[in-house]
This record gives sequence, structure tokens and C-alpha cells, in this order.
Amino acid sequence: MSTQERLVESARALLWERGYVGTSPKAIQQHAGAGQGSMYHHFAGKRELALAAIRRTAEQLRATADAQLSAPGTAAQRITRYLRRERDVQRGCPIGRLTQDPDVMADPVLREPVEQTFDWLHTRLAEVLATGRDEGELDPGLDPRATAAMIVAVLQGGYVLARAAGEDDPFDQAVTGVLALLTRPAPTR
Amino acid sequence: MSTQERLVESARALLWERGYVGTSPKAIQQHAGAGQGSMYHHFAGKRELALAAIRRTAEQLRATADAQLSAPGTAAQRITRYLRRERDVQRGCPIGRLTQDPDVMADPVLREPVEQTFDWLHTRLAEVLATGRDEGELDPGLDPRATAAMIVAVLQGGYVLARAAGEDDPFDQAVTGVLALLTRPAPTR
DNA sequence: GTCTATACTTCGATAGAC
DNA sequence: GTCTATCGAAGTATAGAC
Repeated sequence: MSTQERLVESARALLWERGYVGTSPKAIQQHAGAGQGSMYHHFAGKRELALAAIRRTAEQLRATADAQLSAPGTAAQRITRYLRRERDVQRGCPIGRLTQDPDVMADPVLREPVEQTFDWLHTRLAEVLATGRDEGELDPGLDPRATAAMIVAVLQGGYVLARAAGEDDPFDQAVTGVLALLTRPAPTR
Repeated sequence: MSTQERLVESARALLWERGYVGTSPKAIQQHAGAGQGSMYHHFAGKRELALAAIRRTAEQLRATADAQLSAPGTAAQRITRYLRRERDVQRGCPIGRLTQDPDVMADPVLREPVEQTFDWLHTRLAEVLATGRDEGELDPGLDPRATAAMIVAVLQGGYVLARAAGEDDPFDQAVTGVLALLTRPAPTR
């Protein structure tokens, strides 16, 4: 892996763990095994390196989610697989954590991938839900946009609860709770 | 308000906005209109001041939530009021945001109020849900612990989505989504 | 491309006068 | 209790040799 690659990968790891304010150029350099000069040769500064890291992380997250949500199966099966997939719950979401970084959110360029990622995920989930509803699998009264927002929120919030508790259990419970309501047989109206 | 009080209140505001790593003693002093010496007279250091601030914030959050969840009404009404209460959504949750602060979570003393707050909230919501279920208001098959975890997660995740989007809409949608599923008439089994 | 040296600022705290 | 002075370390870069 090139020095430039190692710098981006190190930035990704440290941004995930410590956020933007909590990650110094020096820490990235040490993690990457690169010198001061190398970093400033390849990137204009901390901001540009972080931007490359954030963009790559966003791209990966989207590719992974899309693969799972586009896999064969009913809407409920696909969403269940997505929610129940193996995750390092305690680490949380590498994109979601950036929303707590004022310096990232205050910078339109750094913020853009964060905004785009959630926008895309919300839309993609709503599509899956709408399909399930239209095919008679899910409750005909289900609101795809609202339900999709709720599902993404459960994921992001599940991470918060798991980190607060120091264990994965609250995350698993929240996922169980949402799936129980979602896949519950339709009510007789 | 005493200097000591102003320091704690300033620390609360800045911790909420910028987190622990993002908040310097100097910033707190300036926000409070206090000098270097004053702060170190009243508190041993940044950590001790942050601890006082976090404890107070946790206490307030709990008091507010308890008042709303203990108000009269059915379980669904109380939970709806809690979720729909007026909030500064873009600011997010002052306790939830601390879970993204590695230095807070790595310190058992700073972390304790965070852990306790979510633990309490989860339990309190589960009680309300169990009551609603036992009184025939909610689905008899409802799992109070899992559903409570889901509701807290929707709240915390809703903040994340709203911050990412730069508007409150995703938060409102997520809340709408969860209430729609929760208050849906029970299925015929 | 990578290294070392240097620079200026902020962080987090201590010392000691008033 | 509050103020100013001072401190060593870290943050974020720039300069220039190799």
C-alpha cells in the first residue's frame, strides 16, 4: 500500500474512533508510519486528508448497504438481513459519528458526504418498503418514508445506546423491537 | 449567579455543542466571564468541571423525561407526548453526544452518568409500555424491553439524521414512523 | 517523495501576588 | 476568590535539505 493510501486508511480509522477534533495530523502520520513531510506532500492539510477519508468511508458504507438491500428476498427479509448483519456495534457508525463533530458539520464540503449518505440510505430503504407494501407483504397503510427514517434512526440510536451501556445488548433489543413491529401481521381494519 | 455556577453552566453549554475534546478550559472561562484562576480555584481541572456539568445535565434530563412519562393518560399518549415534545432537534441530546467522546467513555467516573441515564430511561419506558400492554391498550405480544430500547434509539438516531440533513424533518419522520407502528390496532392472531 | 528543523498557537495546568 | 505570569506539551503547519 502506498504512503498516500496508508495515510487515508489511517485517517479513516482515527476519524472513526476519535472524530475530527480528536484526531491530530501527527497521530495520523504515526498510525500510517509516515513522516510529517509525506503527509503535507500528498495532502494540503488535515482538512483535505479528512475529506478523502470521509468520502471513501461514505462510498464503502453505501456499497455495503446497497448490496444487502438489493439481495434477493422479501422486503422484510432484506431489511432484517441488513439490520441483523454482523457489525462491530461498539465502534458505532463511521459516518453517523461525524454528525457530532461541529467542525465537520460547519464545513459544507466535509459535511456533504455525510448528508448524501443518509439521504441515499433513507431513500433506498423507502423503496424497499414501498415494494413490500405494494406487493401485499407489508401493511398497506405503511408510510415508506416515515418507516425508513425510523429504521435508520433505530440503527444510529442503537449504536448510541450500545456505547452508553458498554455492551451490544441495547442495540440488539432495539433491532428486535423494530422488526417485531414491522413484521407483525397486518391489523384488521 | 455565582462564578462557580456560571462555570458549570458554561461547561454544560460547550460540552453539548463541542463535546469534551472540543472544549478547552479557556473557552469555558471566557464563556463564563471568569479568569483562569477562578476556574482552578473552584475545580481541580477540566475533568472535574466536566463531571459537575455532566451530572447536572443528566439529572435535568431525567427529571424532564420523568415528568412527561408520569403525566396522566394512556401509555400511547404519554409516549407520544414525550416523543413529540418541543425540542431543539438540531442541538441533539446533551447526554447521547457524550457517547461519541472517547475520553469520556474511557473514564468510568465521567461515563457513569451517561450509562445511568440511558439505563433509567430504558427501564422507565418499558414500565409505561408494560402497563399499556397489561391494560389491553397495546398489543399483548409487545415486548416492553425491546420496544423501549427501540423508542430511545429512534430518539437518539433521529437527532443524528436531523443533524446530517441540517433540518428537523428526518427526526419528525422517524417519530411519526415509530408512533404509527406502535399505536397501530393490534393484529388478529 | 521523504526527512528534519523551525515557528507560532492553543491546551491544560501551576505559582504566587493581591 | 480572582488575577497575571509562566510552563511544558501538543496541535498544525511551513521551509528547505536530501
